[in-house]
Amino acid sequence: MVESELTAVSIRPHNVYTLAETLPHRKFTLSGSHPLYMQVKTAVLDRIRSGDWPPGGRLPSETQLAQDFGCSRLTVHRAIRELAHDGVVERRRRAGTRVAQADGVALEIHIRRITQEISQRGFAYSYDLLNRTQKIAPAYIAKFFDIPPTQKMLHVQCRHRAGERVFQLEDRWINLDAIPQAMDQGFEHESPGLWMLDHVPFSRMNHDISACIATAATARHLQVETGTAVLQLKRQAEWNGRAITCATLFHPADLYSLHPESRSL
Amino acid sequence: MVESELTAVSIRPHNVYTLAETLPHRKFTLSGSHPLYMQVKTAVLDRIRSGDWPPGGRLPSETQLAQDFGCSRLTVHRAIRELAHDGVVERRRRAGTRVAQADGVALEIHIRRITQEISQRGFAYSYDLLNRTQKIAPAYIAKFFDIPPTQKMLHVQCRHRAGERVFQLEDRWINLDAIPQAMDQGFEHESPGLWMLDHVPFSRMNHDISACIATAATARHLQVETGTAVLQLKRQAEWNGRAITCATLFHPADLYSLHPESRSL
DNA sequence: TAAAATATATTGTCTATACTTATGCATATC
DNA sequence: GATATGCATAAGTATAGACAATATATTTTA
Repeated sequence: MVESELTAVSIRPHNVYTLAETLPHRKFTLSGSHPLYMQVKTAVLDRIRSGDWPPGGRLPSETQLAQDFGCSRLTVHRAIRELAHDGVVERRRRAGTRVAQADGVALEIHIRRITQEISQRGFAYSYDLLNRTQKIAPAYIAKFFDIPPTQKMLHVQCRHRAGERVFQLEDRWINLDAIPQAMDQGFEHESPGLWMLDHVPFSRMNHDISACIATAATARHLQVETGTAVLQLKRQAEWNGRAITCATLFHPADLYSLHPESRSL
Repeated sequence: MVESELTAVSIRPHNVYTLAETLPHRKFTLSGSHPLYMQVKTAVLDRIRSGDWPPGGRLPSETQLAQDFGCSRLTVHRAIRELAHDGVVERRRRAGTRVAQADGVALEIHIRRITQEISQRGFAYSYDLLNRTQKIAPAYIAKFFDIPPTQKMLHVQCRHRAGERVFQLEDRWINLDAIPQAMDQGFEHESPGLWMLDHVPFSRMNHDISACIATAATARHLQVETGTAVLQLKRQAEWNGRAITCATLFHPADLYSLHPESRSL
């Protein structure tokens, strides 16, 4: 019988994994520490990270691992399933589980509501409305919303401040056809972004994160010099396949940067 | 007995959920469509998104849901567990499951290896090395690596091109103490970033995404005008708590932006 | 009344068992 | 040799039953 290099490695006289030793006959009394599937997960992860199971290499089957670890297959399954979800391994029926090639990095950004974002930095939050008008949207906006270019939409411009500085300039279009309630909102004291977060459901959001330099108008609103660096976040929200709103959020680059976390573990 | 507003809502004469109707006596023959736990997941999600179960509101217990759906508790458990993982709901033992407040957005960015990133855009990838020297690192770098400021490190600057344009400028420091093999690499034909991705394991990465404007030197390397917008990605990698490498990656803003996906569903 | 003990409900984990589905591999057929 | 067929294997899904952990609710006690 031909075993893969990995399977061969994993077969050892008695208990391959420290795990099995900590669980005499199991019955998940455990050492009060982590749940079993977690232990399996980290045990497998350790093997992968140590280079013991190289990228592209095959892991033992769930059944085999269950034997080695001295636990049920479902427990192993859950551990490996989560590793697969995190992109650490790839699985295919019959073909087995292989260590994923590091084809890149998966990052996760948590963008909290801006009031929190600001107060967490130790600044006082304040808000001011620059502009709120119903008007015909420019062609590219109308096209995005799939709306006849004759129909009026709501356009709001406002600012979020951290202390004295402008933290974010919000430039938003709202589809009044989809969100007629927005008509009744003045947005004098709360930004349309925050209002929508609480009052409008959405099923999908598209984002685009990029850099730009402050044009004269943008610089004036942001209270920075023309030509300074700006982090720009475009955000589009849909509800049931229908475009609800799109916004461009401008941040002075010296005030704001994104700190994503690597997934996996 | 006092039922929560939600539990009350969920109790209806016969089968609350379409699911139960599609599964007469189940035995998971299913309509060939999605697995049961997925159906439960989307059914619950639909309720939440429809506003039927508002943020902060309590969901029926797993046992209750299992009855309503006509499936086992474990199936419901898996569905809800995944929703919790995605941040849609929050769970606590005994206290039950509640719909999470929309406190913000979770985004996921997949950064593939840069060769793919470029060829996927339909450009020819090419690479050139600008600089490769061993030298004393500036104080802030030495401090980050927790290394005496007298020790030499490897500093590499190189470029990734998409067609004629410079797509990314890579400016990297490597801890030779941790990765002595890097000494043998000339990096004439492969960037240190790509080489490390394939040959060096890492346990953790920190990122920082921000905007800047091109200084004279950066602009020359990027082949853009001084003062144009640049998307800047700082990346630090660790292995077992030890800093291995840190890099700053510069992208002309007109060539590159990030397109994260919203998690959940 | 306040604190402590107890009960209870709800999620979390685990096992054993079974069936389903995809697919690599070998064999048979054309 | 090319193609079709069947088999075996490994992951995927599902169930029932059990126990664990833990917060909340209730009752008892000081």
